[in-house]
Amino acid sequence: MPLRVYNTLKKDYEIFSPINESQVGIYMCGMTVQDRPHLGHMRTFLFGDVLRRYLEYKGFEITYIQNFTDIDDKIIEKSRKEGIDWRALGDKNENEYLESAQKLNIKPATYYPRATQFVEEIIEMVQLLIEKGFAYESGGSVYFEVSKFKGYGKLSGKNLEDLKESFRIESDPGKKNPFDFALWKAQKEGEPYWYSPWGKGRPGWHIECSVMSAHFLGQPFDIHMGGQDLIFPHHEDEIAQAEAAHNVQFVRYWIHSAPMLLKGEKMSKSTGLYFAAKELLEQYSPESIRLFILQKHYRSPAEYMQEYLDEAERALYRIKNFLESTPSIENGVVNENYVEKFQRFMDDDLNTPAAVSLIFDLIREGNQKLANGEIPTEEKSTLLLLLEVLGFNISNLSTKKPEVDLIKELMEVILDVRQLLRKNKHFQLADEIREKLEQLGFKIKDTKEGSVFEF
RNA sequence: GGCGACGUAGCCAAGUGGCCUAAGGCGGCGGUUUGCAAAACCGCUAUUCCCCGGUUCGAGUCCGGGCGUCGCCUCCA
Repeated sequence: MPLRVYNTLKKDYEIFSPINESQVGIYMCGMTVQDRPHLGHMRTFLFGDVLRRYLEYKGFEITYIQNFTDIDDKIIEKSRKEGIDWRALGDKNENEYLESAQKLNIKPATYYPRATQFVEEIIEMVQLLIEKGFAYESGGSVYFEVSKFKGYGKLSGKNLEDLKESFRIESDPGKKNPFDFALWKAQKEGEPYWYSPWGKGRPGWHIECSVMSAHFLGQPFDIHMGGQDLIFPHHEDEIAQAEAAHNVQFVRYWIHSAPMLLKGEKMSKSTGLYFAAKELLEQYSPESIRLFILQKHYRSPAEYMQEYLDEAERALYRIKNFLESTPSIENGVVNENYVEKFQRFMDDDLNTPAAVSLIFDLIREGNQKLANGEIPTEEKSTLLLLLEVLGFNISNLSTKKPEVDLIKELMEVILDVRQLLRKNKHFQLADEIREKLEQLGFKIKDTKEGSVFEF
């Protein structure tokens, strides 16, 4: 069965068919590392992870590129304000992203290119655009001349006339047209810089993605993903420069995920309205966050409230409970009926909420079998397959604590009881417990502060 | 102002012309289990899909209008 996805470029569903038969290139527009990753980012990247896993499940080999844009106005501004080096700021946020992604069981990208590693190639591309007449230099900066690229607006559905009317921001005096965008920015006093044919400066936003995606995946490549908020201007501009420079289509399928909302507003770094991924992961299990996100379709804006994660946590508990109440199995036979439904839902523009509903259907059927004294091996092995493809970390889906923790907690209980016995002068029983524990290898010491043990 | 998305049970949320007398989760209610509880499990929980018209043999699903919410229009995942 073919996968059908919504392609922003066509504003319609399309059957996905990659350039190469068995190999798919995906470019996920990653973070500009000016700030900490929040739940909204995680929604986008977690969805990318599910698309990737599903394509892998369907037998494709995936090259997955996710960039870090590590030089830009905001990074410079913010590092100044915080009084730290711009590279240190970027590294910090990048690491925080990587740690959160790992906890969320998001598969690592094949490569994580950074803008600053591609300055040479960026300069080459800017030169090419000048040579081809699509870009011009002005005061040490280089701008892409939007009116020269006739397809401008094809992704976002905007046209230059409409844009002119809606123009709200004061234009840079060096630009011919207010919508011309910087390919290269001249250095201002005290800013980081690289040498270029136009003097000291740094890459503009947008150009790094065109360069790095083509570097790893070629042009055209299959899938470019990111948040809907990147459609304009970021992705529109990527298309313009890439297609102007190389004269071939840039990307075949553009897949955009909807924003995470908080109190009815988009969760955003700039408004300060966001929940950092790191803190959320300290409060909630990664699987409950994944479940919460997958229970909504990726193209619908999703409101965030703490109680939604509480709900997901409770729902997750049902999954854990079922997995634990059934014997472990290996290579069990799966229920083809369920697998077929699962594929049908996922093939329909990644309908993860429908796919997740199958998880609970399986659990209900499995529990019914358990109640009748049967062992639901088929339900369990099917469930494990679905959980795997949806990216749940199966080994985390256990309510069982690590044994070390468990032993400590058990000992605490035993020692508390024993303390009570000693207090009430039941020394014989207390001593007996101590001896029995010693036989098991636990050495008990009764100190003034209470009892401690060694193992 | 321009472009776009959406409005389904108490809440979250699938469903895009007939298997919908509308999935799934949370909550609520009833039951099984239990010394009692908790937990767990099972069952029930929208005659109806924002409102008003229209198309059609047939509409939550298509079209027009209205009301409301949200996103984008060079900070953005």
